[in-house]
Amino acid sequence: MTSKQEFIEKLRNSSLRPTKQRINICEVLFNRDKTFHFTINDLFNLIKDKTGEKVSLATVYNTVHAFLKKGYLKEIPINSNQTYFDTNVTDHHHFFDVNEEKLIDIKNEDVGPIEIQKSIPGKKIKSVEVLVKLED
Amino acid sequence: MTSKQEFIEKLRNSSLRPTKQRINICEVLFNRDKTFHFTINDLFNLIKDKTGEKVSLATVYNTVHAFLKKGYLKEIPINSNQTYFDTNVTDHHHFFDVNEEKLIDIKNEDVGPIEIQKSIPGKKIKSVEVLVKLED
DNA sequence: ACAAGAAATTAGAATAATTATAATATTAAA
DNA sequence: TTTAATATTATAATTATTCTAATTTCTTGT
Ligand SMILES: [Mn+2]
Ligand SMILES: [Mn+2]
Ligand SMILES: [Zn+2]
Ligand SMILES: [Zn+2]
Repeated sequence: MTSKQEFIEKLRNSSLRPTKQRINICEVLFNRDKTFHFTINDLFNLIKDKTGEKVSLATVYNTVHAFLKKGYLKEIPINSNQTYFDTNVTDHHHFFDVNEEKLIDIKNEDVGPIEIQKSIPGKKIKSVEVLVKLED
Repeated sequence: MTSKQEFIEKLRNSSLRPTKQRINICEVLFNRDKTFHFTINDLFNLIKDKTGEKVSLATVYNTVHAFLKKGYLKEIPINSNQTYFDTNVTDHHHFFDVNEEKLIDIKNEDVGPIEIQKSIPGKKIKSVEVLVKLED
């Protein structure tokens, strides 16, 4: 349970102006116990449902991208018609249920260490992600 | 170096009619030594370049999807504006160079075994893919 | 070889996610 | 309070992909 004030401070500290819209988006995204996987459309609808206030689709896109750049969200690579985002920005892995189109976290301790015995000269590793596709 | 005749037989055996367009697409996709990672647009342009014959974009989409369903191609999950496909349909992993927007195979022997110590009731594992993002 | 039916190709339209635009409103700082 | 910077918004533009429906090609049986 994070307070509105904390969101305002977090936004200010990130040089993002704490607008009503951004605070509402923070409430929906970060005021929860578990990690949250979502599409822009999911988020757009939840804002109306949970806060009762409408935020324009453009602002949802803008804010999600701003939060991505600040490192408060991350993008999950899956092939879907919509892009998936994650409030869990730590290095972790996923199940993707292809029937339900839902992402599920796999905790790091549930995956053995991943050893990559190959490297590309002049390039460094940015991230290592495992995606486990599930079906019925 | 695979011959045209072999492509024709392969198509017939898959109950896909060996049209001129499909054979050309086969030449571009499968007549190579190394694995080939591509987008629809890459392929569309290569067909013209390599065979001198034009194939409609709709047919490129249709054929890639047909080959996907037959298991001659696979889709690689990365977040990009375009979908990536792979002629290497074996279970394997990838580097994705985010600067050059290029996929590079990681051979299975270059990745230690991936142990997933979690399961979801009623769901079975369809695939396990590692994506290693690279940057300069 | 020919006819008939099935399947494939094609141009172009439709769809839908995302991004761009530019006018208006809000926020921060002086 | 004034002012400038920033944010929001409706709407238009862009673009990857899918759909449509007409035409063409392929296969099979005669
Ligand atoms: Mn898309
Ligand atoms: Mn995508
Ligand atoms: Zn996650
Ligand atoms: Zn590959």
